[in-house]
Amino acid sequence: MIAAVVSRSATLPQSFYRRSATEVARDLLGRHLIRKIGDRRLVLSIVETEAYLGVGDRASHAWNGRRTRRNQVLYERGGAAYVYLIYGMYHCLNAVTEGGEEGGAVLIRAGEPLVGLRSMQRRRRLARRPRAGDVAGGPGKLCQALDVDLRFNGCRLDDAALRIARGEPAAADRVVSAARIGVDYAGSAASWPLRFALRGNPHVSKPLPW
DNA sequence: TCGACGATCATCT
DNA sequence: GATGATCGTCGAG
Repeated sequence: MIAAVVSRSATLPQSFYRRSATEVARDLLGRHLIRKIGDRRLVLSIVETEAYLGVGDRASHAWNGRRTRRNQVLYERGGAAYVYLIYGMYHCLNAVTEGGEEGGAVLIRAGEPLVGLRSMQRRRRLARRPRAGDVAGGPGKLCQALDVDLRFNGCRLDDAALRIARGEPAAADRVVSAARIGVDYAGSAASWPLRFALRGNPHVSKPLPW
């Protein structure tokens, strides 16, 4: 029993991320995102992700090889966190993938609270009985619940303060895919089925087509 | 329950 | 000067 718990909390190695963004996006479902604040621990099970393929993906911040101060982390080796501010008030957390040339990353869009629910509710300024998805059902909500902001940009995801652990990896038949959210500007790339979620999970950011 | 809308600012052009 | 990988609120039905 203890061995099982240890196994679930074992940090994913950096090699986990040195694969295509699409592979990593699927494989991150069911993994545990663990945030340590002081001696408190917050744990989410990842239930929704999106792959951004990098230089060849119009929806990606690395589209066409663009390099800016904001996105430079995308060109580091896989395994780092890419965090950016969106709409002036929310943050988005990504895992950088592959080896550093491609600019690929995986946006962590939603999580199911496992440990520290009350603390997350407080950070989200929620009432006593939140509905599924209120706490971390969206990239901005997730970062707010876990107190993730620009401080973590460039940090590796095996850091004590923010890491991703083995968790309960999802079986292939429990994973559904759909077009990504909020990338209408990206032409044909907008319809690529690079959004992944656990089938039927109520904590996702927006309903899936099935 | 749903669609429209505006907040707000680091970063980019 | 413009923009955005979002979210909460508000009004209509």
